[in-house]
Amino acid sequence: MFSKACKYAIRALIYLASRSEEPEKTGLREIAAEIDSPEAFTAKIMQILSKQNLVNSAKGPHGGFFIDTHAPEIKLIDVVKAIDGTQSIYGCGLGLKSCSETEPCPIHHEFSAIRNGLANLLKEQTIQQLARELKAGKSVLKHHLN
Amino acid sequence: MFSKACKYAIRALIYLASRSEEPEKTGLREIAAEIDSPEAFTAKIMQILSKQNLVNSAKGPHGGFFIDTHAPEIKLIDVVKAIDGTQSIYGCGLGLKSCSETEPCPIHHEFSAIRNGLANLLKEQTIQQLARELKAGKSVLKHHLN
DNA sequence: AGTAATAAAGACCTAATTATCCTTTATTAG
DNA sequence: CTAATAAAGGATAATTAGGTCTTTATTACT
Ligand code: FES
Ligand code: FES
Repeated sequence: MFSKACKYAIRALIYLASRSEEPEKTGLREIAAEIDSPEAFTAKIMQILSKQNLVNSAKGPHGGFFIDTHAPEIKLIDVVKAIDGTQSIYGCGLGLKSCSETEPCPIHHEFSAIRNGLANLLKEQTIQQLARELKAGKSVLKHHLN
Repeated sequence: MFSKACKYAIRALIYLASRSEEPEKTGLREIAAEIDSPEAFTAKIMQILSKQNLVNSAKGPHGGFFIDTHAPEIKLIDVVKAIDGTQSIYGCGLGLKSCSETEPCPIHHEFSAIRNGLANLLKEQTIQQLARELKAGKSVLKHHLN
């Protein structure tokens, strides 16, 4: 569905948002530990998110990543587009060159309904909203099994 | 969503089914041409489908692939499972080790609804049914743009 | 000024997926 | 029996995704 990078990105952002009233920034190491992702790879992803202005960063001691609490909330679709591009959301389910209403693939009708449902979910849900539910203990960002 | 191999597999099977009242078998070359897929790669995929008994094959002159018209119709989910496995259908949308109702990821609730919709689609739709719509001119298996 | 902490950037590596090629085996027509 | 045909199978190449490492830039604290 989404690439691993994209999944890590969403988890990282939700974690960041979940502690964004803290004035302290959050370091890479902590993020990776809390979402159970490979540190160096997560760094790459954070770089992309930072360049796309989905997250802010500060170098140096006590530096780290943070989300601007005054900026508008981040929609999931913005994250997916930044990491995976649009093809994953709007492409044909059977791999035709494009999804087309006039030259539809055999599953177009049913599939596009589902895909639109997914796209709507991504447009409606925000990182911050999911972060609030996380803080309320309604969800988790990793499974510890050992 | 699905791997390329899986998309080719579904397209190939639909094409095969669409001409399965023809007693003649269909060669690899024709299949690949009709669904616009790389020939050798398609051969590999057909091998898998053949081993999983989703398709039959015959060697030699006038050989090729065919679908047993007396066997029960092939559900899309059987194809997806054969090529991509089950994780793509049942895994957590944010990449947690497993999708769990009791330890849900932040998007579990909304996402699993959509994923179940997709799973239902795959369970309900059959290759043969889609092939009939293809023959009725309601859909296409490739786009020619040149 | 000097040092430690931290993200940014780029080079690099590894694994999986996608794709091609070539040889072997089975089948059929003649 | 032979030649032609077509799938099966194995080896390998190319591409993409996933992941690591090293160096550089920036900042805070002494
Ligand atoms: S054409 Fe395949 S999903 Fe729309
Ligand atoms: S736990 Fe993530 S989708 Fe169910």
